[in-house]
Amino acid sequence: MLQWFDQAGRHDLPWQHPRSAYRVWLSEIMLQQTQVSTVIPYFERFLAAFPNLPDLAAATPDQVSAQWAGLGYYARARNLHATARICVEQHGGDLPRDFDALLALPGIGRSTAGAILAQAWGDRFAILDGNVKRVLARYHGISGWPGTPAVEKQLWQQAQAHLPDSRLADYTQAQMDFGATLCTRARPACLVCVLQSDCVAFAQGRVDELPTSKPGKALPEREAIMLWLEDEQGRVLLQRRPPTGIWAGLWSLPEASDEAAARDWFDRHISGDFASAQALPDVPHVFSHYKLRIQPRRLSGLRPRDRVGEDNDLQWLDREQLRALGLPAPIRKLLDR
DNA sequence: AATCCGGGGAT
DNA sequence: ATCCCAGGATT
Repeated sequence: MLQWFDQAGRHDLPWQHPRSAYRVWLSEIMLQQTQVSTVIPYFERFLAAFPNLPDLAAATPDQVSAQWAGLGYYARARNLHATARICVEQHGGDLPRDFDALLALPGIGRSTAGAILAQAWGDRFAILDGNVKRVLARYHGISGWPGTPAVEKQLWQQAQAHLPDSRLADYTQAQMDFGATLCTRARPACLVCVLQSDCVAFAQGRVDELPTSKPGKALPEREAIMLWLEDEQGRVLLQRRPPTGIWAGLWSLPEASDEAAARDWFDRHISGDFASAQALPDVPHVFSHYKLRIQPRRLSGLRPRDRVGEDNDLQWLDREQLRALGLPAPIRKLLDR
């Protein structure tokens, strides 16, 4: 990791030159849940307004607030200011070089305390931010959403276990750079990754599914039967959906809420034997407000009843016409198989 | 264990 | 539109 960092890490971030506890602390607070590119201009303006910790402590809440405006999570600014004043009163005007003392300050948790000690002083403490969580979850093949205590505990354990004996500031920065630029959330650069040979997720082909994403609210589940009906020329029967509701006005496969309704619809529109329909594997689809389990039924070599040809909302279409159409994604996916 | 805080980037 | 981001505090 250190070797990779020397060659490919970020060495020119504003808080790296010069490196001081105050600047590291300020950057760590600003970077909580906020991306580097967003923070940089705020960091520079803030530092110009309050060059050192006593300056910040002496400022009014309004002055601090003015510098923070636009960054979000405004409790961070209030805590920052409060911490500056505590440091002036209790720690001689600087941040304490002590884990528990840092942890006791408002706005500083376990990861930020570790980051300050490692970056400012080279002390041997682990961090666990979004980058480190992602790298460790993949490297060790740790499943489960990192927001749960059990998973977070494992990740902290690994973060602690990997700590080197020297170059802690560089190592800390290396992990974050690694996660931010190489082991990224989407499309990580596994092919050039120096950890590839030992990465469990890579070996198991699970890179894309780790770390496990946050579980969304449980969506209600509905099911629908969709009829994939082909005539003797291989044309597919499509039905225009009602003007309101899901996929309003789009062409889709004829749909029924259950098996009986499907048979009933089939017998009214098609001449053929519905009992010989082939059940294809379910196609799951997620909307914003519910999950739909599509149960496809396929029949081919059908002969349409006369009425079908006259119905404006019901049409037999060949492959080429289908491609030009604009089907709902799961329907297109189903027909493309 | 869940929820809140928040603007913004990436997809 | 959705997920996530150098998390921590509160409930």
